[in-house]
Amino acid sequence: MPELPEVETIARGLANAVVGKTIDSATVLLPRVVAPEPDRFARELVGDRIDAVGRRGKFVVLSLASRRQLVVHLRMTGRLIVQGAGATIPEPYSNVLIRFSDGTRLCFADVRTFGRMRLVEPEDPWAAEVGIEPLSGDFSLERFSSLLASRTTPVKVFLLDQRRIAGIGNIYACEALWDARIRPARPAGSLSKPARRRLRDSIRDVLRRAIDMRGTSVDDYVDAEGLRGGFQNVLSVYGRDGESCPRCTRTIVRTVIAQRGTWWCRTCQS
DNA sequence: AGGCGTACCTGAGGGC
DNA sequence: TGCCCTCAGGTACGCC
Repeated sequence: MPELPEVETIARGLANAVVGKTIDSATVLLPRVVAPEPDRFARELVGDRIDAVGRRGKFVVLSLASRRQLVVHLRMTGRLIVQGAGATIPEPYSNVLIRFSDGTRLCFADVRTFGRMRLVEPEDPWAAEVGIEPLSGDFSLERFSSLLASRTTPVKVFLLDQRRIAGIGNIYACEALWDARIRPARPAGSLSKPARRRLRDSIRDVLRRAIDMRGTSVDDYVDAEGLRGGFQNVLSVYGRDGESCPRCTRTIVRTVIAQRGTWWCRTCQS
């Protein structure tokens, strides 16, 4: 489900809703989605306080007063939903419930149960393997070029590799490649300098515009308040096979690259 | 090292 | 109506 813009939107909503709140209790309804093991997970959280909520790649990071972090990956269909004190029924498919001392609660829900929630110690280097943040100042043309150098994998597969650049998923990979007029199957290392510059700029532009519109709700994505995003209304190619390319009017196609649906224009992406 | 296929899950939607 | 197939915003793992 969520890629960088959706995770950013969720994190901002959560920051508004839960920062400063103290955890009264935690209930694990599906043991395999948490770490450490459920009893310890629940016990350790009690009495701790949410100090901040942020994002790293596609991870939502809740920083606790104990300096530990609650690190959440939503995978395909995970949701983090805050409910008011009056709520009686948890968000459907809830796997973890975290209750706060003011009566509100945070539901970690996931139909497909791929999402994970991990309580990590202050010194845990979990983010070391996560790639560069594409919206940070570090994501320069030079840095992007060195990451791409000599890679033979299709540039679209490269964009999805979270160890290189963090936060891009299938929707924004397709959209950024279309915006930069680059064919998704091109070997990553084969891009000219102008193409690399276009792609870097397109990645940043597409992600920023999507954040401004609170993400893309193709199917079931909602933010922490349960609200849908708006970027699905302005997608150029994703999911639009058979429709007309917004730039050249030729027909958008869907092909498969690395087992993932890939939408692009054969005419203006080369 | 890196690239590829498969596994993990449930539900929605299309074809027949 | 219902059955069967494919597909889905993601990553981890094992194999070559």
